[in-house]
Amino acid sequence: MDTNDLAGNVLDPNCPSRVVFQRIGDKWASLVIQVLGDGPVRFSELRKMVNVVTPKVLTQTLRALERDGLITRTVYAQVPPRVEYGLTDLGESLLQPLTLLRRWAESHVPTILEARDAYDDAQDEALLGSPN
Amino acid sequence: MDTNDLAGNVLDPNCPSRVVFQRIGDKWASLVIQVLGDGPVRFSELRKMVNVVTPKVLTQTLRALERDGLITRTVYAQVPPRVEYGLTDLGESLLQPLTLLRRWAESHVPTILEARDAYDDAQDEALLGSPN
DNA sequence: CCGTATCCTGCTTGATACTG
DNA sequence: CAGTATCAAGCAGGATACGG
Repeated sequence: MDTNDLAGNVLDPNCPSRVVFQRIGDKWASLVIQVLGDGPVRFSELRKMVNVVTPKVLTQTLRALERDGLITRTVYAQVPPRVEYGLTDLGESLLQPLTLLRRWAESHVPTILEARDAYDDAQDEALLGSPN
Repeated sequence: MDTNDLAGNVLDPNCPSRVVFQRIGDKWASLVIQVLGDGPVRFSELRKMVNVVTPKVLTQTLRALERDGLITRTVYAQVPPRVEYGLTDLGESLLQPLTLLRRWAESHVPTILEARDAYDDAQDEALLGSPN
């Protein structure tokens, strides 16, 4: 039944849909996904590209994404070891909404920053006006 | 200059673009925005719709969104007090990418959940296979 | 090279109680 | 009605060091 209980879904913080939003908001997950959009990357490469994240945190991020079926982890039986991460089809399909969001972000962030300044200034003035 | 340093931007966790991603991932912010998409709502209504969030947390969320210029806060000088929250133009413009993301979420969440089960099962078996 | 183990800190979330 | 104040708890993120 395709009732419009979509709204009801979104409002429920326990709704599984929220796992996606949480991934997006995750500090590294969305970055990793977008990096992998250009093709498979090794662990150490990923570390460098994603601006020196500690191995523990990167591993956590990667495992979570792998568990969600968004990325693949391929181990090559070599010495020294070599592990490559890449997007699954599911992961690739996320690329588009992600890119759209990124474009929105990049074009509107200046406005947001201005709004913040204005808001903070207004707060300061209000405090000066009634210090007591 | 519209070089393709977009990639460079995304990889920088300090890039202001990330504030948007953080709002999306915020537990309540994206919910509030989508609720307000249907028109202005009062504080108490918001509390009920968004599944009993504590007033403190809701206020925090609302203030942050207001500071970012995404929502407006209108106080009606009445007794009892009445405060309505609504989307700004900026906030409305966020609705579209947000909806797209939500649609992706709702259509792919089952797959993600399956992937998780499969992953967890594989982990369990691996542990059973080599308990030592 | 690719991680894991341990410890630690700050922020987010929440419960509870109170005010204009 | 629409918040604020205070306190407490959990957990994501990180520094550092070590292992396969």
